Amino acid sequence: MPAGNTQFSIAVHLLAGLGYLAGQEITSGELAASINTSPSFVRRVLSKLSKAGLVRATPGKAGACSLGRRANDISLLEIYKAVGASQIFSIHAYPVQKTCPVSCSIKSSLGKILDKIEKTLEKDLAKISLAEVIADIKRK
Amino acid sequence: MPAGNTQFSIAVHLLAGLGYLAGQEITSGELAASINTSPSFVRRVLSKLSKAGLVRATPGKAGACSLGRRANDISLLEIYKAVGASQIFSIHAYPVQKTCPVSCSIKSSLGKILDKIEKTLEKDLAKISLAEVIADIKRK
DNA sequence: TATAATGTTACTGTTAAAGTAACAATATGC
DNA sequence: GCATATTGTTACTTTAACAGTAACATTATA
Repeated sequence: MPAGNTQFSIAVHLLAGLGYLAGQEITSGELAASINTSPSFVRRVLSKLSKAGLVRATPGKAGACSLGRRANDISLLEIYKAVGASQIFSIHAYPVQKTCPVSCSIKSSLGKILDKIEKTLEKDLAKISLAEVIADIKRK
Repeated sequence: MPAGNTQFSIAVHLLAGLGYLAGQEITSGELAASINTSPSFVRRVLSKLSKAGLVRATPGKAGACSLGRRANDISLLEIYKAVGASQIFSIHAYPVQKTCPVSCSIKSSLGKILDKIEKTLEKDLAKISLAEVIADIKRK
């Protein structure tokens, strides 16, 4: 269980599970058991998804979770953003050395390039819907 | 400072510096001063770049570093790989819950998709050369 | 009102990476 | 040859993000 964007893959897992049930409700405890982790952690991720509207959760006794929207209308990008995945590229934050032209402009020059690449990646993520993931799971 | 692919941006910074000098040699100590960090750290990154052939370093007294290849022939992807940047997406490694179909196939289903996206990103990185970064720096 | 769920917060442990220092290897020049 | 200044490597320390956990607040149901 290393570093990285594990939360993103967990979120997809959770949502795929919810989508698999096609509207049927399920509790965070059951989901946690399915993923093999603690209910607390699942709830924390679910909470983010809930705020993003991807999950509909009803509190109180007999509360439960279900997909907040049709799986067709949920893109991987939305999931990615919902869990607040960190930036792919991060630029070092050393203080600028004024006498060095590279030091002075590397941040803006490289940043511009990386932003564009990140945008492309987001566009790719936006193209893929949760429904595709679920379909692939059902295929097996 | 925090986590992330800082080494990648540092590597680009170093290489841009070397490219900016157009063949002129420079020591790791001077580079470190320019980046505002310790020579040790710079050397560790330089060492990786050197092994990848992106930097030519001569050891011994009066040793120094220079660009190993023309900036035009160095892509950001090479730099990215040279510093051994971690995978962008990582999938959670919980044990599979055999009774859950989602748990059983999420890893392969999602993995397939993310691999494809990562490939696209690499293709984008491959398109950009160090020379472009340097040109942008000189423009200012 | 008891209960069972979500939602939130705070705490702990673990891990990866930054940062540092020390040392080995190497070549130069006297 | 020997002192020296560099690269190259290794080991250690520190730091920060995140997984993981537990406890508690909130909410609605019966």
